[in-house]
This record gives sequence, C-alpha cells and structure tokens, in this order.
Amino acid sequence: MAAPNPVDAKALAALALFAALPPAVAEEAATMARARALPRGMRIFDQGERAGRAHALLSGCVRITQSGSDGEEILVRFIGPGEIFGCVPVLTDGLYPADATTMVDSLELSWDPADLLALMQRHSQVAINMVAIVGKRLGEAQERLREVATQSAERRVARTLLRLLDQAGRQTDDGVRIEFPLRRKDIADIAGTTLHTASRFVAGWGRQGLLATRHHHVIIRSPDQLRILAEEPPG
Amino acid sequence: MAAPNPVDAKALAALALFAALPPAVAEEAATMARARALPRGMRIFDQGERAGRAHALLSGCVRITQSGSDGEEILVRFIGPGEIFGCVPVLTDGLYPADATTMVDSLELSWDPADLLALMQRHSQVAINMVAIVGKRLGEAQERLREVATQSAERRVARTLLRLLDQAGRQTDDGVRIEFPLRRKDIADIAGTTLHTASRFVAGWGRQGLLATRHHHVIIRSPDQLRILAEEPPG
DNA sequence: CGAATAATTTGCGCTGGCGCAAACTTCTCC
DNA sequence: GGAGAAGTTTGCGCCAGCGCAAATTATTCG
Repeated sequence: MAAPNPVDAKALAALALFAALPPAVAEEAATMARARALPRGMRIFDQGERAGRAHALLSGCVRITQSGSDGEEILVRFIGPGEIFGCVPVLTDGLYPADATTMVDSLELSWDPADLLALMQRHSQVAINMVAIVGKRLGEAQERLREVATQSAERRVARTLLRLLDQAGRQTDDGVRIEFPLRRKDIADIAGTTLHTASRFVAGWGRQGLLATRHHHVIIRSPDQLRILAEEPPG
Repeated sequence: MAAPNPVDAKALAALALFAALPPAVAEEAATMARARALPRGMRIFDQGERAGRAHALLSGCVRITQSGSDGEEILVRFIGPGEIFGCVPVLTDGLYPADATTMVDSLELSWDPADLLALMQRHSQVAINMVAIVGKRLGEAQERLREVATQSAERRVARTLLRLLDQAGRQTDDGVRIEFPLRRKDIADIAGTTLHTASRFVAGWGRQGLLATRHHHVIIRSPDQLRILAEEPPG
C-alpha cells in the first residue's frame, strides 16, 4: 500500500506549509515523507485515536467530521489538494480530534510526528507557516460559530455554498462547479442544519435556475444571486 | 499610560507561549515588550483594525467578541492571565478578527508584530508553542460549533458554565466561583442563545440551589448536577 | 438496459426557544 | 442613603425549522 520513496520534492513545494522556504527544506521534508494512494471512501484516521502520522493531501479530497458522544456530527471541513490535516495533535495532546475519510480516490503524504516536529524545530518558518494555516482555520471556525448562533438556516446554507465555491470552485461553460462530491447531508452538516431543511432550500434554488446538481456535484449558475441570499435578511 | 521597560522576565516565563524555553529567550522577549495597565471596560482593539500590536495578559481578564455586518455578536472567548490574544493576525492578514475589551482592571504586555515574528524566527520553539495554543483553541471552537448545531440551548448553557469553571474556577467555602465577572448576556453569547433563554435556565438552576450569582460572579454549588444536565438529554 | 439501491424532495404537525414587553432587582454614583 | 441606571426575571404569543414518513428521482451495477 505504501509507495517507496523518493517523494517528489516539487509536489511538496506546492503545500502552503512549505511556502516561502528554500527548495532544500522541501527536499528534506520529502525524504521523510511517505506517499500513499487512497481509495475513495477510505477512513484515514478516527477521532480519539493516537495521532500516528501527520498528513497532507496531494490530490483528491478528504472529509473531516467530528462526532459527539450522542452520535450527532458536524462536518468540520473539506481538505483539498495542497492542504494539511491531522497535524495539530502532533503538538498538543497527540489524539486526532476528528475523523478523516477520502471522498474520492486520493493521494496523500504523511510524516512521522517526531520527524515533522524536528523539521519545525530546525526551520522555524515551517512552524510559522503552520500557525498561519491553523490561525486561518480558527478564524473560519469562529465565523461559522457566529453564523450558526445568529443567522437563519437559509443564509447559512447559502454561505456554505459560497464558501465551498471559494475553496474549490472551477469555472465551466455551465457555471462554477464545486469540485467536491457533495450530498445534501454534507451541505447540511456544514451549515449546521438538517438534511431536510438544507434540501428544501437547495431544491428551491434549483427550481429558480440559480444552481444545479449533477452526479453529486453542485454547479452554481449565478453566484451573485446566492450572495444576495447570504447577505440579506429573508426578503 | 505606557510603563517603561524593564518588563519582568519572570512574568513572561509564566506565559504558555514561552513554555519549555530557556530563560534567555524570555528575557529577550521582555526587552521588546511593552507593559500597560488597562482600566476596566477599555477597548484594546477593534475588529477589522490593523493589528498594530500582539498581546498577552498578565492579570485581569479580557473579553473577545466578534460581530457580523448585521450587528449580531458572539463571545469568542475570555482571556485570562497568562494567555495571549490578538497574535494570530501577525502571521495572516494583519487585521484583528475580533474586538477585545477588558472586563476588570488588567495588566497586559504587547509586542510590535515585527519583533514577535523575528522572535519566532530565531526561536522555533516559540512558533511551535503558538501552534499548540492556536490549535487548542481551534479544537475548542470546533467542539462549540458542533454543540451549537446539534444540542439544546439548556445543554449548551450548562456546558458553557462548566467550561468557564474549568478555565477560571476557584474553590471557595460556598462552592466553586468563576473568576470572571459574568452577565447573563455574556453567558448567552458564549452558549449561542439569547439573554432571555439563558436567564430562564440560570434562574431555574438558582432556584434549585444548584448555583448562585453575586456581584456578577457565578458560584457553582454542585458541579455534578450541572454536569448531568450537560450530558443528558432533557429529562 | 433494467433492476436494485441510494439520494432527494416534499407534505404535515409540533415545539423549542426567540422576540417583545413589562415588572422587578441589583448595582452605581452622587 | 437615595435616585437613577443597569441588569435580570418572567409572561405570552408565534414561527422557523426539526422530525417523521412516504413519494419521487437519480445513480450504480449486474
């Protein structure tokens, strides 16, 4: 299952974690990394499990979910190509805080926690980049928190789609397509509502020609209309 | 308003940011730091403002709030002694993501962003400590997110009090006292509900002798009872 | 291509908790 | 100590959106 080294150092340089660093560092990281091809639907790690590896995604996409003791879950975030995941516990309590599952066939790199830590110690810029990455996610989480606590379900669903558009939107001749396979349940879990409520809004917007769904992919035809729904109180 | 240097290096060593570091580094940070005494109710920085300083709290307490374009706000977190705040934007977009206000007379340290950045570059452990701090907060934010999205208001209010108890609880002969001055509105803003709803629950628990409020301080008489409410579906 | 399966849509009733408003209590400051 | 301000409690009505359940449609696979 594990591909042997050498891992391509150029692929590493594309990670935000290694931005603004000399190529030598990326090569150093490459020698310590392990590459793996992961089939669709594969569980990469489980919430609460000992963090045995720190991960980065080269291609594909990974769903990070967190579930409580009562079984209720939320979708914490989607990981796209070039993003890291499961790296924070290396520096905290050593336990993965969430589940990670591939949504399509994917290619990941991973490191032994001790190796990554050593790399960060040798090259402070790597650690600094990581603060920036984690800090950005913290800001996003706090913004979502405010939205879930104060805004209507409709606005939240609209904002969810807009955010995904930003993260993984690609122009097609039909509109902007979100490059993650999205079920209604996924949208609901990000927006913090139920499958049924999310479906009602998305179906309504589909009827208005604002967006369309094909093969579990959402295509936004008029982002501006959606933006209005996301900003404005219901009208 | 600004006290002149020297800043006490021993005070710095108490910050989580400088944990596991030789005293020399704390002294280096001390020479760059500026100390200020802040009166109660003072706005330290505003959301969206250019991040002119990175902050740490020596004593007192600071409330971090985030508000949206519509004026709705949430209480992101309380900062207690030894915690840093307003440090992440140093490494990201350079804009404070929230408001910070003192809740009591407080003492803060602050650095020029460039100085803190240079310090992190020279001493990777400082940057690594910061990843740990920010990562821990990210985990907490995601947990709150799940709670707001899936649990009843009652459970969330109960959990809010328990979390504050953890962060700033001190045993007294009357029960465990939360060392932050807390209005009902604060509790509501953390729990993600309204003043009225939060008040109903807290008042009810007060009537049952589970807790008491005096001088804007909450005293929990039986944390265990509260814990049951936080865990169990309403019954 | 068609059957089996999975996902989505939609109707309907119900309720948690929000919003408003008013009474009451507690702090603050002169 | 008393007037005023600030914070809290509580009653009441209402509705967004959850939960259940069933029909419909899309997707997968033999």
